[in-house]
Amino acid sequence: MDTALKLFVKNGIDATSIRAISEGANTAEGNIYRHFESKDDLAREIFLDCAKQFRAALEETVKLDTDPEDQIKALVRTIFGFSMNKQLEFCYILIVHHREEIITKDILSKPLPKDVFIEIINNGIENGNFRSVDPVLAVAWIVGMVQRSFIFVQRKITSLPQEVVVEQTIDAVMRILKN
Amino acid sequence: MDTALKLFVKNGIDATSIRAISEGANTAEGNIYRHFESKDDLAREIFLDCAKQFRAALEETVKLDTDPEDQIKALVRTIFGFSMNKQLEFCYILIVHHREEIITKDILSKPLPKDVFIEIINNGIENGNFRSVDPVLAVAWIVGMVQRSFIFVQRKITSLPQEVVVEQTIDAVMRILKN
Amino acid sequence: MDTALKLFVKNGIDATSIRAISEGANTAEGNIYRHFESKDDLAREIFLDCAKQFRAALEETVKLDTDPEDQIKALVRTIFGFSMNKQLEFCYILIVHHREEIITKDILSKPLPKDVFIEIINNGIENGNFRSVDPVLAVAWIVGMVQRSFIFVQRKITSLPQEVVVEQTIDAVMRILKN
Amino acid sequence: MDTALKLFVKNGIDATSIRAISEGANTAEGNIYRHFESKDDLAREIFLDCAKQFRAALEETVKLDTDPEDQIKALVRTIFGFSMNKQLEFCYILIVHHREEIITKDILSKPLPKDVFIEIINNGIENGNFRSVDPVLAVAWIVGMVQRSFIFVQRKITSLPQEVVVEQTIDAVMRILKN
DNA sequence: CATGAATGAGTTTTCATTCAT
DNA sequence: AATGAATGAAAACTCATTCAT
Repeated sequence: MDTALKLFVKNGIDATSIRAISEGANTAEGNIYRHFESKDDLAREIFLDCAKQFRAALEETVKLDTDPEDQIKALVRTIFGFSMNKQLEFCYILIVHHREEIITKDILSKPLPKDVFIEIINNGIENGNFRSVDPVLAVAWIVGMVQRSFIFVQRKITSLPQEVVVEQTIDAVMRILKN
Repeated sequence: MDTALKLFVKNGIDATSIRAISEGANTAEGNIYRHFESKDDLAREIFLDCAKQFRAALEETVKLDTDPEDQIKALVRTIFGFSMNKQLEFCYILIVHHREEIITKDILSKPLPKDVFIEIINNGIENGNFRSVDPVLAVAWIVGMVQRSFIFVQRKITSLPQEVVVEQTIDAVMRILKN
Repeated sequence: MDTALKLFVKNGIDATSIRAISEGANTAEGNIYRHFESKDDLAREIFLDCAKQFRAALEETVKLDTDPEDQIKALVRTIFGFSMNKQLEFCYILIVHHREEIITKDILSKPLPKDVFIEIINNGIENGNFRSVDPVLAVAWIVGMVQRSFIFVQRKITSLPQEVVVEQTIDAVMRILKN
Repeated sequence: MDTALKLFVKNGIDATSIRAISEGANTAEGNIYRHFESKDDLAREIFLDCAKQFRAALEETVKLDTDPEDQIKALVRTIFGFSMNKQLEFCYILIVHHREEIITKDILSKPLPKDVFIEIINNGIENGNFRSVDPVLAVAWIVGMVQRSFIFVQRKITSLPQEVVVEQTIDAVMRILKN
């Protein structure tokens, strides 16, 4: 799974052959099929693993604060943190999450990270922390901002240091949410 | 190229065979190779075409205003408009723009859409329209917000009507840029 | 199809690889898939071809006589004739006709050779040519006798010349059918 | 062996993997190789077992009568009986008996069921019970009739009850053998 | 110019068999 | 004796690309 994750992110899933994975993992092609039903199944298991880690990080984060504003800030920080510490896992989630052959509908039936955000934003609006905004749309903005910022950092399109990007993005998110 | 665009967006480039394209276009496989050197070349030509349309729309927009604030607003409106009117083209750009076998470096050497934004934001900061913010980072935010909002609308994750999403997103962008 | 037929009969369908067929036919493996969807499809097309020939021979035969007794005799003679002149085709029909992955139900919905027999035997019983016997069962007997006799001749289990086997089998069939 | 027999008859030998057998038998793949040299060896042992049972039933039957006519009748009855009581074993014999990789020549050197028939028919001809007919050919007819009738019953091509089929087939056999 | 058959290398997948535990 | 992971050869099938017509 480690080797596959590495190759999937580097070259894309379609361009990664089972042979390449087996060679990278110092095992035989056939052996991969003892552990995974198919290439799609392997890709799915890796996703499940990555998603689990990501979700755990987010849930852990939410618990630490009670104030919606702090929660959102912490959440954004966590996502950036995850995207740097678990770069492969984060990229893989971005790559694979909309491929329906791999991420079947039953898998996506679980509550998604965006649902965590929505709940907090709703709380924040009720408590008067945030202005009245469509929470779903707000999540779209936040997720988009974070994701794109991460890509700009990763591809060195901006030369700003990581921490500055994080802090500024958090600031920008707050400008959007607060009155 | 029309057929290929349709299939590339629907099933992905790798999962689309030359055969499928030729059948969809009511022509023979060999004939495609008369017009394009390879499948990658076909994908590239389609990208060039889509990118040209997109760029033209953006450039057209910028000319109409001189005030940076109005320009940014118009730009966001244009991107949303393009994403709805030219959905296939917009999706295709998103799908293909980071695939290096297809979008070779010489292609990306031309000024990109984001450069249009950067220039305007720089102007805006100089003129005191916008707060002092890293323009590259700001573009990352704006592009991310717009792109993600478009996806949320397209996949019906939000039920807000298109125009509301556009206006609210423009408002949010302004909150980020202005003091 | 000729090569495949030869190899299927000689070694069995499962033990015949597409590669072996392509080599025997002096073509490339991939080319076989241009003409047939799958190995099963190839096997099916060959069956359809063989069955068509067999059916044509039987139908031709039935037309030549009107007397049920003569018709049955001619039919048996035809089957033996077909089994010798079109040995591969006949063997292939025997090999493949009960493999459901290949001979799908819709194929078998057409009237089968046994139906030709049943009709004639029914006629014969009505006209008083044959004793009162269950026609379906009678066909089972006749088909079984002919098929097994053919195998005994082919595998040289009996040393009787072909024509003697035919005539004696016809005689035996008549003993079963007539009073 | 039980599991293998079941799967071999149901799906065919080639389409049955050692893995499927081991799973069906609640044991490990490797363990099968502790008891059988190879898959072919397993198939052979099963055949030997089935053939032994079949032969025993036939030999038992022959002993009970001395009159050739009664012996043939009893034999046919026994085959039908075996085919119903030991359906898997009977089908397996039909499936495998002509596969030379499995049923090697040394195995077939033992006297075969058909030899039992031949001897009795020869006796019957000498004693004047049967008309003068080639005994080998007669066996071909009888075996073919019985086998095909069994198939017609098993596949429900005829709706006649089993006992009627048996009695009528015996009657038909007698018509062939007697003057 | 257009066609589509042909090529052949590459892909996913299967499976009998081996072997360390 | 039993297990089941590992092997590797071979199978079915795909497809970008070529080329004779």
